[in-house]
Amino acid sequence: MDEMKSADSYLSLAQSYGHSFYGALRGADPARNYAATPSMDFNPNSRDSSDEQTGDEEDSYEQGKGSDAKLGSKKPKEQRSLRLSINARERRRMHDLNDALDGLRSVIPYAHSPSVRKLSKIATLLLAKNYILMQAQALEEMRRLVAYLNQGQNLSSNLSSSLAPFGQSPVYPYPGTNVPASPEKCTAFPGATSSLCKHCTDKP
DNA sequence: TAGGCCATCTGGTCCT
DNA sequence: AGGACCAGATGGCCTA
Repeated sequence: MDEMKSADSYLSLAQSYGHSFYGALRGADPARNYAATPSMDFNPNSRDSSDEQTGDEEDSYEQGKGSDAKLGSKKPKEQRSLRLSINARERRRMHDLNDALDGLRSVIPYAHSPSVRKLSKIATLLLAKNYILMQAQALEEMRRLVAYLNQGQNLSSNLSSSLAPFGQSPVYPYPGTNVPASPEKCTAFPGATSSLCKHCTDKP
């Protein structure tokens, strides 16, 4: 039952990455976002304009000492200019990557709040992966349920009236499992049914 | 203070 | 040749 394990692990990530996930009421760390190193004057509020003129003027790149193969045949000034350009491109690329991660964070369910620290990169990816697996499993459950209901409709009315309740039928969509029949909505994850959700099933 | 997380720089590699 | 992508190194910030 890898799927169930995945659904569980989706939720148990909160334990693995506890301080980053649902707790840590210490507030986001705005100063950290795209924070420039002391050697730079990168301005997080003006990303586009800053890309081509960060504080590399006094960065660690030593003029004339660059060993970059691409820079080897250029004059020191050109080398430095090219190096700055490459740095800016890489910075922009990483910012785009972080934007994408922010987009991912915005669509996976966890406590979005200014008072809760945002997910780390690795936590975001792991949570997203497990959320996808959980959603796929929920979809499969719904498909089975629909198939089950359709099958019931095709039977005669007296036969259908004698069908066991969902979850106790021999054709219950979870062969080999005894998942409780509770297709009601999950309170934590609206896309899922509560039988998939540890958050719900653990409730007293 | 150690460890986690992050942003940035850098050089290498691959692709167009 | 130039750009994209990647991984290693480095240093800063924050938390337990």
